[in-house]
Amino acid sequence: MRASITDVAGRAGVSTATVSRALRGLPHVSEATRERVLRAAEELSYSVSPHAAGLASGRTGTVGVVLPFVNRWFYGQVLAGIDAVLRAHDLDLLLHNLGDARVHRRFFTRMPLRRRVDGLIVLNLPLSAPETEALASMGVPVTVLGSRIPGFGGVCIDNRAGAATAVRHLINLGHRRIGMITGAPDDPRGFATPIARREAYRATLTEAGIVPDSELEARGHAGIEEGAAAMARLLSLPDPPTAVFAESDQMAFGALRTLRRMGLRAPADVSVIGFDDHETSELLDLTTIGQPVARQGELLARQIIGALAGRGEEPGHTVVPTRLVIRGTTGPVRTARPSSRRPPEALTPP
Amino acid sequence: MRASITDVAGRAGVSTATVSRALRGLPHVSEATRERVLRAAEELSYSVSPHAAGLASGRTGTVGVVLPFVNRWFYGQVLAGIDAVLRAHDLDLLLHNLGDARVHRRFFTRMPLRRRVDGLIVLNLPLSAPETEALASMGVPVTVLGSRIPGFGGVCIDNRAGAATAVRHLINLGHRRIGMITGAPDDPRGFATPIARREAYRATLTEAGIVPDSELEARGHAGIEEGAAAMARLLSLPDPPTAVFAESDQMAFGALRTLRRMGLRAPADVSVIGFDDHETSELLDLTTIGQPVARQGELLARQIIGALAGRGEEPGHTVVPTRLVIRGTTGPVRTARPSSRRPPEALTPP
DNA sequence: TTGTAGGCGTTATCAG
DNA sequence: CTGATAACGCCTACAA
Repeated sequence: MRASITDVAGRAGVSTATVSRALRGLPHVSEATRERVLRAAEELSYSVSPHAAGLASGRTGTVGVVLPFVNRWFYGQVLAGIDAVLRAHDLDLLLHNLGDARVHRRFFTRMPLRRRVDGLIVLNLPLSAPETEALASMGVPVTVLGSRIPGFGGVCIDNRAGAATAVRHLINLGHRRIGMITGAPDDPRGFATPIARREAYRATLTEAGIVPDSELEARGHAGIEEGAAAMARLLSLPDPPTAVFAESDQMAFGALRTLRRMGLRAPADVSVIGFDDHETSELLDLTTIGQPVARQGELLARQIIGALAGRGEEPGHTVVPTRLVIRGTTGPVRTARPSSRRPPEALTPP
Repeated sequence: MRASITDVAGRAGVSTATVSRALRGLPHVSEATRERVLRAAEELSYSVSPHAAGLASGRTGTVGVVLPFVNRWFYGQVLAGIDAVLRAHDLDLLLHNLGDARVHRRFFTRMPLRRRVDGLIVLNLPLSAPETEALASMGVPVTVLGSRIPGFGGVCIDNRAGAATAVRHLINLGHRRIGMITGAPDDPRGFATPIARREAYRATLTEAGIVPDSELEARGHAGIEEGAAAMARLLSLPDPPTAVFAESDQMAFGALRTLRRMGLRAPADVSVIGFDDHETSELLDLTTIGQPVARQGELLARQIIGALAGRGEEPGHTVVPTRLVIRGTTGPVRTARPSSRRPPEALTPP
């Protein structure tokens, strides 16, 4: 059987209360006693039972992370950031992947993390009012990535600003016919990011005196394949765009693949800009809007830790900056503007 | 205050024991009683305290996952596989990232997961004898990815076979001067994968009557940058390789980047083959050795679940197959074999 | 089928 | 500075 606090107490010749204090580094324990306790614990290779400790103290030493995907670059980076900070504070990380909408619903009806965590980090999940309410009812600090919710801490980027910068970059290069490859702004769950980026796209065009053309918005779910298909659709238009803003780098990758397969090149034939600065983007020389991903994870974890230690102040909200990363897939619009019926030779590689 | 089992018992007019049984779906509870209990619990929005339950039962309902990186494609995929299976069995997933060697050491001296988990999944970590011992002493089923350890369950691919296939593919294409970009076979921790792949590389060359040339082994730590640097070194040799086997797709990406920057092309100038079938590999048209990554995660989780339910049989070990994925970066060796001093025109793009 | 009661291993509150 | 001791919330023989 595993040694318990009573065993340690016996061996050290003190009470269990003293063992508890000594082991947790609390004050009011003489150095000599502490020494003795530590040695006894060592000799018995004692370790506290998290359950017993949790039951008695009400704390769990665990932070929950809820996210929609574990197998995407973005979330891996965020997770790494969170993990680093949590680890430094000796907090465990309980991962809860919400995959599809069914699991998502189930999570909010059953609240499986209730009483399991001291704090909760929610990554990029759209939260309905009752869902927000449910989280709040857990009675632990909550911090969310990607949206601003009263009562919760938060970290996000300014999607509108980032998308606007992307589109403006294209406009500055002389493009007027600018398409967008958009993720799933129509997903019933209502993810905020696709919506914000698309709206900024439209608004920026309008500001520049360009009338948004809904034909130039190609939709698909996030993913390389979907990005590729979307680009194919854009290119098949009678008057295709000369530049394309993809909602994410992943979708931009697909777009680039389509271009290459059709014998076209970026930016010679079509300029392409993405969003995220994915690790592969540099490799593909993709112009994009960069955001500090792991950093956001760190900030989220820090907020939770602050709230845990904190004096119940209203949780803060941090907006982290994005930046335009100019690489090789965007360039000036062709000076010889193609007619609406693009000459066939433009479709073959130079 | 949160409702406890006593409250539910009171409201349902039964004892706490009955509540416990009813809620866990145990037999020997009349349908009527169960109904009543369920309703009472619902009305009080009761949820069991995992701590109290754990303390009393000794079970945690949690499986620990220990891994060296969270922010790499490979581990994200594995994690997704694990998560799917665990979730289906209502088990929580406690993530423990071991990052650098310091954290790694600390983990094994303090055993922070002791008593926190019902089972443990270890991903690709090299385990010394005492470390293995320490894990075994946790008294829960352990399953490891990437190595075979007596007493533990395991899942792995045949790295030697995979690497041999890669090298043989190059040999079949007529290459004789074949380089390898290798990860960190010299890491003091002794990761198994790099070692196995490098040894298979050498052995396969030897079998084909080619004498391995240590000059053709370029080392670096895993990563795109390192792969790029390694390729640069290979190309600067007086007699550079005509084909290169990269330990991982990531490193192969770096290699491709170097080629492109130097105005060379694969496979026209140098053939490149990787290992993993990373999601980006298709995009880059990289020939590679594919392995079912998420699948391995599922298998690991299933092993743990089997052990949890199991009758203490010796845990099994599963080897999953790899396969050669031929894409566009490998091709026949140039028939006009370049002299050891490669003509400068070959260095400019066609 | 249901109830009783002891115990799980700590923490925290009081005294001393 | 240290020691009793009452929670903490649930599970599980055992008894009824």
